[in-house]
Amino acid sequence: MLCQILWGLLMDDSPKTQSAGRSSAGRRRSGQYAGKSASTRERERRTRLLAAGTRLIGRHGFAATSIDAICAEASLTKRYFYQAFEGREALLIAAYEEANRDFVQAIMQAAAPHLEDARKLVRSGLQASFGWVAQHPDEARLIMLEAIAVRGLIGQVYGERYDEFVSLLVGFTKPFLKDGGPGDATLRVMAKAAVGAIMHLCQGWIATGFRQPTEQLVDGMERIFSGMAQELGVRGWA
Amino acid sequence: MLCQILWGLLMDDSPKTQSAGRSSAGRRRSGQYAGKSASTRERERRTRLLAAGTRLIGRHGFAATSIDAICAEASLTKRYFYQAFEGREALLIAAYEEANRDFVQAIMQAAAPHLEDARKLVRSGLQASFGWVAQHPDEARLIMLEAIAVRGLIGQVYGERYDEFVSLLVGFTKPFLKDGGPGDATLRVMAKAAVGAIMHLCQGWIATGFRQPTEQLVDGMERIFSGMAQELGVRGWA
DNA sequence: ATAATCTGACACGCCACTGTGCCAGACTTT
DNA sequence: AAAGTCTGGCACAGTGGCGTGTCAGATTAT
Repeated sequence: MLCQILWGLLMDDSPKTQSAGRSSAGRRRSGQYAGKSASTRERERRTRLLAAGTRLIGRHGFAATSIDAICAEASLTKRYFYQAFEGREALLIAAYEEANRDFVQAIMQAAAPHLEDARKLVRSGLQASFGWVAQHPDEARLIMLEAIAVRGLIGQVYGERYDEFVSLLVGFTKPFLKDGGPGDATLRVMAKAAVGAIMHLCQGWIATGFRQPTEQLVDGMERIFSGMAQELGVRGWA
Repeated sequence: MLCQILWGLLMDDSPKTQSAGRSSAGRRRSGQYAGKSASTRERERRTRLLAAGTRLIGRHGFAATSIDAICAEASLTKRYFYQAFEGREALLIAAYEEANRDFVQAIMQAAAPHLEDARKLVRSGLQASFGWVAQHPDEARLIMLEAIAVRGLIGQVYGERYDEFVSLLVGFTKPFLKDGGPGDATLRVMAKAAVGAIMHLCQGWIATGFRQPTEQLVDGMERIFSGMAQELGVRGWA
């Protein structure tokens, strides 16, 4: 069960959200153009728009990013935008999904080698988290600041999407607990709170121009996880 | 030192941000109208606009709230809006300041009677936090979701404004520590993280319609604080 | 009473963005 | 070569909010 979730997060078997692309259903044409099939071209354009949108939103904010600007940044015209996305918010959501997947994958990859050693697991995970943010400031700003206020997205994220990540954290720690620890509800709240702590630190870090050294952030969060481990009575921690 | 900050937060000696109100400098008039002085009327209008803005932003989001709508909600005309605020964002910032002050005060008032007993202090503070959110959904949504993406505000908040609250938390815990505990930098990071954990839980709580019972949230956060206390070696905790 | 101010309502020009339509030229198939 | 499709650029009307201006009626001081 736990392995399935982990595998899913690592392998990116997401549904390749391409729903908005209306297949252009040409009748007697194979759709080849410039040596590429129609679907390939569509996908490439979508990718370029997504990258351009992420860059602009991350840099100037969602409110200040118009569809025209995104198209200019991607060197494409509005026609292709509406071919790939329902509207501005749809692009934001897609960009969120992609960046978030990348973020989680970075953490997973860093943590995967240390599944046996809880201490190393925590530290590597934290370093990967803050490291990713520093290396992807635009994406980080998008998923940690800009996407927060989007109604439809935020409900989903906090309600459902999140659950797999929380389940993963709970799944990681539960085997280490003596008598099963507190109830699942409390455990899940603690996991969410831990994620929130990291995200909040990242928000402040981003908003103040990454001035604080990464080490301080990692150290602080490590001590909080350490405290949680003690509180929960994780085997072989104290 | 600590007392000064606490007192400041409790007593609301804030600068009564009224900078935007241009005194109308009538020459030969006392400014009485409808039995009230000019400045009183101005303040009342500002208050009504602020309340209307908070309500609308909290309910429909900042992006969906126009100046016209705010004026309609407040039963005032645009003229008065621009008399009181520079623009839409200025109102949001003012609303944020006010709501946040109210939030912090609620926590302080609940925690104040238990300054000696760390356990009670934590629990009462947490109950007050989540309680305030549940009782002020519009204000909570504004300060926890809508205001996050506003550039000017967010930099200030995370960079400076925040520091007094963090200092307060650090000041609360430091006397309880044995050998001074970790460095101040780490301590501050931990305090910020704790605040972030609470805010994140609130965000999720708001976004999913307050479905989860308050008790679960309080319990989970209490255990995290408990872990931090153990980790830091707070006197008389374990 | 008269002049001066304040109030609330409306109207206007302005601007930026949206979403769609059109078209000439590049490219591919038959 | 001819017919058909794809591309990218532009133009257009429509929309909605913004910020300012005007003005009659209410209220107050002289």
